[in-house]
Amino acid sequence: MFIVLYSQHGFVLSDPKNRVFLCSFLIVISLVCGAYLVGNAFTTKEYKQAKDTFKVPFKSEGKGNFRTVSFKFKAVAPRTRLVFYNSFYHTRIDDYESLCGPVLDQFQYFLKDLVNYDVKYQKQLLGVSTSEPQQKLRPKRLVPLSHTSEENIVTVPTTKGGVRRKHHRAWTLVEVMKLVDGVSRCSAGRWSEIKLLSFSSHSYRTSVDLKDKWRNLLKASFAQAPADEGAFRRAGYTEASVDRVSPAGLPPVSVLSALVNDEDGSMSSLPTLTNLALEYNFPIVSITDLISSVKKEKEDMYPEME
DNA sequence: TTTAGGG
DNA sequence: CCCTAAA
Repeated sequence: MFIVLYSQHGFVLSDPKNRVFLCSFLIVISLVCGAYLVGNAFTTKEYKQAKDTFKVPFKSEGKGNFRTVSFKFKAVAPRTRLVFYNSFYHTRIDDYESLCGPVLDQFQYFLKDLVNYDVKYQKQLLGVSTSEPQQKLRPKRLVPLSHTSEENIVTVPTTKGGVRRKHHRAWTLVEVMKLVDGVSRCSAGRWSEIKLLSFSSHSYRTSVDLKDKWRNLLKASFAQAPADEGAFRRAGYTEASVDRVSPAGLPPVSVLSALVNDEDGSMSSLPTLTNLALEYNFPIVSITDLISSVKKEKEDMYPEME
């Protein structure tokens, strides 16, 4: 069975002994639904252990490439949840309901000790198979987590030693689009208003949920940009125009046009444009301004990142 | 009650 | 997603 990964998908592992496991999976990022995909799948353990993540950088060539991945983790709780998360959705242009994403397949986990044992065992016995260890070594299949309702409540230990219930419901693409639409007409911050306008039918999404999701989307939009010089690899007009709308949570689409002179069709000079701006009272922004403004936004969001 | 932020 | 200080 394979899983098309959009938003996130979790598995629950029960191990009262909190042992160390080795996990492996296959990730395919290809032409699912005919869309070009950028993979950003990673796994994480539940909640406060979210720092313990395992990223799988993978860029699709649209040719059905895949790679296998394995990593080690410790079942720190009797119930450990493994989550595969992908923050970037893709849809068919002609069908917004069709979600596209990285494909996970052949997901399995082994008890680490048994894996080591397996290597030694096979080296020593050169393929002489005994059914006994093979039996132990058979990888376990994890039970997929229901995305829909009550089963998705997990108890989380608090710092004070108590427990609380964490109810999880994955955001659908449609919901994300409604959110983006709501923010674009009401502006961010007016969450209760957006809730009323766009989410009155979704009883489980509170205004606070909308706020949280928007914060995450914003963070994801920054994370998507290359680390070095930001998205302004060339400081080009095309890059600049697109990278202005992405942080706003809008699709990376913009209209780029040039002002030309009546006489010969040549591009208007800056002095000409400045006069025009003064006459009609519109602002002029340079690409340099855009770069520094984006840098400032990043600094405001991530003060620790220089 | 609603928001903004930290957890 | 939860919790809570502030407004």
